[in-house]
Amino acid sequence: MQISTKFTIAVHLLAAADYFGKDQKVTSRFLAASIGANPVIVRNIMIQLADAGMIDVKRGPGGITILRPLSKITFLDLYKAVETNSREEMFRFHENPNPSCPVGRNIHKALDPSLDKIQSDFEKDLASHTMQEVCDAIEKAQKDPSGKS
Amino acid sequence: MQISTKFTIAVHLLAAADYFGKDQKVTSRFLAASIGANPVIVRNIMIQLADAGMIDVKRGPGGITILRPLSKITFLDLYKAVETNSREEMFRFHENPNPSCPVGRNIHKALDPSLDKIQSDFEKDLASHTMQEVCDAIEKAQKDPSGKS
DNA sequence: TAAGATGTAATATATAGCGTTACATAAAAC
DNA sequence: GTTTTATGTAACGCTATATATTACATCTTA
Repeated sequence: MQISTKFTIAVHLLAAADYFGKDQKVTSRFLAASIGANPVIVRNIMIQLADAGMIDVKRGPGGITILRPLSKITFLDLYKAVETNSREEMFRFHENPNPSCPVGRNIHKALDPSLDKIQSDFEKDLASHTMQEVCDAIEKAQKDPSGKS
Repeated sequence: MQISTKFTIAVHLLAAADYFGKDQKVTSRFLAASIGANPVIVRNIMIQLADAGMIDVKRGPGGITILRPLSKITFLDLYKAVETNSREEMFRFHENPNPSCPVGRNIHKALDPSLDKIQSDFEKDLASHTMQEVCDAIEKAQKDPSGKS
């Protein structure tokens, strides 16, 4: 089980848009250079973040604008906006437990509540982190480069 | 991000081994019939659980034996035994952030602590559930079929 | 030695992630 | 209104993973 790079790319994208947005035009090519990924990858993520109402994407002149305060953009928002299977269950269940077996007949009833709880706890955890903390950490690391890269 | 069916199959496998183990020989074919999956799939999971020290698998006569009390087999144990990428990071990070960009240079330092915390919280959550609760729930559902399947 | 089960290799299919090229489309700027 | 600049998007290609299946080697008991 892994979360795709789209998630960290989305974080990077927003952090860069916040960091550079006041001074310069933030385009997919600019972002792709900072992120180290293909501009098309970046554009697709831009679309997903725009669909989720987090950013505005301009076509002609290019450039994106963040529409929400950073403290109101949680990791859960990004996860749901960007991750392919975020609308489905976190745990995939084998599809054909045998209904004529006492275990097969009851395994769903016995397992589902626990799995649902684990998933909802995970999502709560994601929701407790915001872009604000990431951008603050970047500013801090930039001013105080104590831990060399 | 999804956890493969191997996880729920492993739970089902152990639950069935516990339920039927006293009365009959629990073989891969028997388990495959209850689970509704191919015997080879089941055998491969049996191997992984045996490697993790949870069950003993006999070759000639066939059949498996659970080696640990159910209350000492957590979902985290199963997850680590069975899930392909369980030893790696939960969040995949884009690999080439630009070191000559202030954001690219510091994104790891800014993000990693949060991601590590989310992952370790998730694992703690997995560790808080055990096979005991699953087997208890199956026994209960079997005796009291109030919610029909 | 025969039987029954596991161990394991080889193969097949479907899906997802990531990358790349190419081109259509929109909007600003001159 | 044409040019420029970016975005929108389709079309491939490659790799990895999940799941299933067939076939056969191997082990162990009876």
